[in-house]
Amino acid sequence: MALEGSQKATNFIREIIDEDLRTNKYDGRVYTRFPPEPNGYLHIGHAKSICLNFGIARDYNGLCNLRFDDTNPTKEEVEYVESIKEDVRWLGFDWNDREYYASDYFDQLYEYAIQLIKKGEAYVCDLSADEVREYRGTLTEPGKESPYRNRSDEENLELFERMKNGEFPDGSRTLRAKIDMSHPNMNMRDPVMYRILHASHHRTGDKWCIYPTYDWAHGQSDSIEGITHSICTLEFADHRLLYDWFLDELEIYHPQQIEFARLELSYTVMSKRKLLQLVEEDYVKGWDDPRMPTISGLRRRGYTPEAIRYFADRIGVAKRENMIDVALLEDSLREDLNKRSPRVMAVLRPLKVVIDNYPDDKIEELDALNNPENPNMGSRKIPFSKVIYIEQDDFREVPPPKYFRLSPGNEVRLRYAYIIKCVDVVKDKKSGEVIELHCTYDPETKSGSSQSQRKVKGTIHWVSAAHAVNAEARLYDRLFMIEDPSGDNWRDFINPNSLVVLTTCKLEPSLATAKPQDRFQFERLGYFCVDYDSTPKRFLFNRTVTLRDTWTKIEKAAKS
RNA sequence: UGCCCGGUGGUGUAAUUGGCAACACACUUGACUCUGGAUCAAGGUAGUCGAGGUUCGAAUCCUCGCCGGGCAGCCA
Repeated sequence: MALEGSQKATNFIREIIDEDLRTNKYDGRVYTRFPPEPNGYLHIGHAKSICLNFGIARDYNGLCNLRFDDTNPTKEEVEYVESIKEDVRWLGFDWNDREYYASDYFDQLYEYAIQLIKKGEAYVCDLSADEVREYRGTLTEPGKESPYRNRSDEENLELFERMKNGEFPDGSRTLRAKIDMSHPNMNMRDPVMYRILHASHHRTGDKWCIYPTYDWAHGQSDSIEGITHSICTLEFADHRLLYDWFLDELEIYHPQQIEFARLELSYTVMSKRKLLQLVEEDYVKGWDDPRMPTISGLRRRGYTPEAIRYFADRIGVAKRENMIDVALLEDSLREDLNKRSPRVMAVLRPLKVVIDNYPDDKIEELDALNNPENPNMGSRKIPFSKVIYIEQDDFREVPPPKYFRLSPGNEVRLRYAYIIKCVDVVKDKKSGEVIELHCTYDPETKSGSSQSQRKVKGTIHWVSAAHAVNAEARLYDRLFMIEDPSGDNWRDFINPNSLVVLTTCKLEPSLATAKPQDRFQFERLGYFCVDYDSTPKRFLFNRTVTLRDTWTKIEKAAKS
């Protein structure tokens, strides 16, 4: 794929791996994992992590596991594991049979916990959640030791087993690591390893009523799988000390955790909580609404996996927080779509044009290139007749400076057809709105004919009225009006015009057979794809992204 | 106020690990064009958070500051 490999992507993580390879730290192995929690849909930020982890495995002849971090049955659901698998696969990555779950290791984790109890390094604590918080101390003050901290190993073993057997109610006890209540790193102040949760788990059912916490499960899962480089986001950096502590105390294989900065994208939100709120509060129509930064949303919008991977390569990986301009995402998309999309003519906001001097019943079949940049994509015929539609934007009764399109007395070229001249404007008597144009055409100027090489400034797209296919187009724009809508009042910045629906679009007839997810470039307008909900009766197109639009810039500049 | 992590143009990421700050996006201008697209060409924008120090030489090393972020879930 042309988009990939065009950038030699190196970063601090690859440098660490190079060094580990050089010193033979892991016998030449490179083994990563992508560990989503199945409690929501994947978004573009996860795509960065997926491309990082799977990309490293690919480039170093290593492996990357897909591992669901399913240690909290109260939040996780199978629906999410299915969507996650679909998204990772769609992005173009394959974990073969290495589909793992933290819950696969619950038995092993239980055994490990017993080992720690026997070493005197874990204990059953009867403090309530509130009490644990009080005893923990604050950022600046040390905590106090739990009164249950010095139980005998026998008592701990017995109580822990009874916890597992379901003899105690939720929240009544926990298993905690015995480390240091005055440690400057809060994670080391006797962190909870197990909590009691009488909840049934999507994989283990009712087998367990105690569940391991993230800190207790993650590192040991990495170890069991033989991961070499456990790559996670910055907020886990403080946990690395604990990650190392567990592995060292257990004296088991020790992977290394490396943290990088998560992706932030301008004009959108990335937190699962806010994404969920957008869905639940009906700002969007679902997780796969094309305005959502979710993988499923981008897919429905018409993004290609290649574009997303290319984007991931281009943004790099580092430890400083960053805010990537959506323009880079859109540029990555256009780069890909420009090469692969067949071009087609479609009129979004139709304006009727009658060509007065064109014979009433004549129909010509004109040749149009499917992609002028790639002759291999062939050509097609498009019908031309006396009555056509053009874009309302392509006519101005009073043309502004540098306006190259149609206006009274002025000429434009109809793409792949003739040069026409506007001779009359018909307006609605009440509203004064322009409802129809009368033009004449110059028969000497037919496209492809060598007779006339007459040039005009503008070329516009059109669709023959009698042959047009009706369609609905959904024009999407950024979801937020400001670059950084983080903060509590983020809802105030939701773009009210993030979706504009046009129901009277006219398409050239070749589009009649388009199927959901088919992608096209509507000439001069942008890239569009057929929506999943499209039916022959109600033909639906999503605008994936507009073409670069220098005219809008010129116009804006003129106004200011 | 404890601990951890960061600070290079408008935005990201680089800099052969101490050798005269590069690439991409964005922006501006022009060429070309039957897509105001694509393409091509040109251009502006940082002396690398600050102050000291080491050195022939510092974005890279040292010291002291300043600024931003994270951590007090039985969430991950």
